[in-house]
Amino acid sequence: MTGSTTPRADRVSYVSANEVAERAGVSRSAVSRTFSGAGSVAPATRRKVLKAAEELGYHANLLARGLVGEPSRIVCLIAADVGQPYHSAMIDKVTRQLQLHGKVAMMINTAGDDDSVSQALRQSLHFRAEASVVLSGSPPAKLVQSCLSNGQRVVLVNRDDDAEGAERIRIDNATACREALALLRRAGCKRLACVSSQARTSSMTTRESAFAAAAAEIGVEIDVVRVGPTSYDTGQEAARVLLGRSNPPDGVFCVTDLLAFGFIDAARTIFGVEIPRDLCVIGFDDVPQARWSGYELTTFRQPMDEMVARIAEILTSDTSGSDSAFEALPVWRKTVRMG
Amino acid sequence: MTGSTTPRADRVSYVSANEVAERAGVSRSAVSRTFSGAGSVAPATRRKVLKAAEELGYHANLLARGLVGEPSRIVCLIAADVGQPYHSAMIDKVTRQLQLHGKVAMMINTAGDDDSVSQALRQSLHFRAEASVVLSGSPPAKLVQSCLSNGQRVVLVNRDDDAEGAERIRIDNATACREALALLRRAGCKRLACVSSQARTSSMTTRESAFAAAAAEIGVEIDVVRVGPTSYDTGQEAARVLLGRSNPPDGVFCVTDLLAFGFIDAARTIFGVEIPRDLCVIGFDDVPQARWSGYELTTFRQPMDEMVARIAEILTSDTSGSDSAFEALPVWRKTVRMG
DNA sequence: TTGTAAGCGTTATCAA
DNA sequence: TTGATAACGCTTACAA
Repeated sequence: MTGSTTPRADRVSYVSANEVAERAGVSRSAVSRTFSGAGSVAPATRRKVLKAAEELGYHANLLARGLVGEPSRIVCLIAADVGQPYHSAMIDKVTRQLQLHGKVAMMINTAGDDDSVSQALRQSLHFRAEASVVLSGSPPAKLVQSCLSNGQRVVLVNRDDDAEGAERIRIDNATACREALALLRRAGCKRLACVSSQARTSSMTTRESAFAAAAAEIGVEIDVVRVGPTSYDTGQEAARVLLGRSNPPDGVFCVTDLLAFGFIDAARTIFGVEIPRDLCVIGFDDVPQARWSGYELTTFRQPMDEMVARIAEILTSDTSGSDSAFEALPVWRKTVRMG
Repeated sequence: MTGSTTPRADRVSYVSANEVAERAGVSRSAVSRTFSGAGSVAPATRRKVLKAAEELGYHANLLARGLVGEPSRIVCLIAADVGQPYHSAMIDKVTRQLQLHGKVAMMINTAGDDDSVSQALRQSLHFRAEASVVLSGSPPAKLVQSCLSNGQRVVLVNRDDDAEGAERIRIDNATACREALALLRRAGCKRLACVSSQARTSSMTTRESAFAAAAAEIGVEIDVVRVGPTSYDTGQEAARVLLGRSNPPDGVFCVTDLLAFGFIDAARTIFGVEIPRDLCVIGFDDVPQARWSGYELTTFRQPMDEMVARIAEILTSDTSGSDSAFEALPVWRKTVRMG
């Protein structure tokens, strides 16, 4: 790295409504009224105020506005693994949707463990956020209560929590996973396996157990491998483990697209298997890469737009303890033979 | 979607330092001192305050604190295309780094056009952010001035701007792109092309022109194709155009990894070319997918950790108009033949 | 339609 | 070490 700097100009403080008022020759309240939209103000005064504000470079202080009791317009977004496709897609949509509703996202990047989620929720409280949207980790019920009792909205996305009074948004993993099994069976797969993650989030565990349960019902036994976190590398490692066996599976359900990509790549590169001829693979989430022609992954699509729309709805409505479930729909691409 | 809700409990307002003081039997100032860390407070008082705060569920109001002149701890992050690998990786690192320094990111998702960047910067002003970090779009110099003159830091990441007084972080695209050309030549490529994007951001244009200039210097002519935005699909379309010609290129520089992925997939799927035997491809950014074994893309790595560290340094230092350039280093993988 | 004045939850200053 | 008191920038009765 190369660089250059020059000494910094002195910090100047923001211009206040008072100064604008003075310059415009009106009262502070007139300024307030022009910018907040409440109350009435004569067109002439309004013009004077606007002119003065422009000249002075005035920007209303939302912090102060929030202090008086107005909603802060801040919504806290609590997420981990922001770099991963699923999370970043979600964040993209949520932030946009919030802005559409005149709110702004305060993003807190947690490590995913419950302690940092607690910290995040505390930040949310400190900044008097109107709401907290939890995309990762599972916050302690007590802290959620604290947010709730302070008038915050708390939206839990795909988390399994006992937090009373929080709003829940989740996709119906169980149904989708049963369907995954059916898809593989219909494709004629005999030896089934499930590639999961060591991360014990509710999505991971319910997907894996629903798949296993569905298999048990029809009397077939499946392997479940968990060799690392929810990542591409873990998918690869799982392929090494499963396909290295004397009796490798011919149908694999990966609880996440990312795992599936790793699995597919290792299967092709290391074991030379052809997909879907020798091996069928199903993923989950339908991240953008799933449609790349290097994969064309058959997977399940989370109706993200609808979920995000529902979040916005919750934030602007007046209910509590709502519970919305969304269906994940299969996206047929090319990693499973047609039945 | 299915759902259920119950009517919502009444909004209760936050507990204030006053209430804590009352319950603890001390003054408001004692409470302030306990939580702000400034001034001295007797251990016994401190205990009483902490106890009362705990019982009441007190959370210091950072909005009010910011009002008195304390830094707001808010840093505005202005980005577009948050779902794309490069951007999300950056956001992941920046948010984490900010939190390490006790700050919090307010994320503004812009459409990338200058008007929404202006809006974003205005938000930043409204919330009295300590700084704005611009990852997308190019803000009007005048607005940057406004931020600056209000005591904000403005950090421009990989943007080409005339904004006086802002801090600049950029990678040296030109050098890397000359090297990309050298790599392809050394691999024996004769017919060279550059796949770029219709997005005219400074990164896109300088990468493309530096590559072209380097080629011109040694007297070789190159094709430049721009058939869409910076996306996977555009990469595919570029492959259709370039490889469909009677005299297709055998060495291609894609100004972005995402373009390269699309290009590679289309080259393999549609034209059946083998990489790197028939065709060498180079990308730029080294996003996580570049190391996936389906691609193993030779590309240039932006030293993101160092760039982000530099951002943090800027936010906590006291200079203005600094300009830091970082080198992008080649990452040899398998889409270019060894020379 | 306008201005005056009170109040929001902090921190900083100053006396005690 | 403590507690009053005065800001900070805004909104909102209430009065003019």
